[in-house]
Amino acid sequence: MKNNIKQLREQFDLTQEDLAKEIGVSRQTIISLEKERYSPSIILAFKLAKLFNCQIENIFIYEEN
Amino acid sequence: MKNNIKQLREQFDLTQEDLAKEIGVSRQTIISLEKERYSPSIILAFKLAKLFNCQIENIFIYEEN
DNA sequence: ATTTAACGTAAAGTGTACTTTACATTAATA
DNA sequence: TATTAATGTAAAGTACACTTTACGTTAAAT
Repeated sequence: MKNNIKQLREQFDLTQEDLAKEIGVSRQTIISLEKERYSPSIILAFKLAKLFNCQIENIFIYEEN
Repeated sequence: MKNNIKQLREQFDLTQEDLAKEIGVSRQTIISLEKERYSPSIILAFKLAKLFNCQIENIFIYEEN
């Protein structure tokens, strides 16, 4: 599961901590997501999509298998 | 988190077990999702979207708070 | 040279998505 | 009425998303 969180976050001029607070998760969660250490819950994906004003599919790129 | 899984599954003429096998989860997972007992991982959401040939946002309806 | 903001790592703990097993219920069909 | 397919419930276990804490690194600003 790839994602554009870092680029989007920078486009919106947010620090990792800003973003974490905006969507109500820890900074660690943002770091781990940007480093693609795990894929998020769908709830977190929806929160990011809402904040970045786009579709989940524009943030996360699903790779089969 | 609401969803249309049951309706979509029936449109595609699949049993819960069929659907479970198609996307590689247990039947219990399908039951729990249809009963909206929990919200899925984004990976599961992507698998469903692919199978049903639509966007995640067309299957799952995010309600804030 | 020191401080500070932003980013990063590591590791242990908690909550929850998902599995597994076993059994109950309903409706259709022989 | 007995069988079978599909759906459901309950409960214990496993995997992993996410938190918390504590500390390290880098670059910019004072």
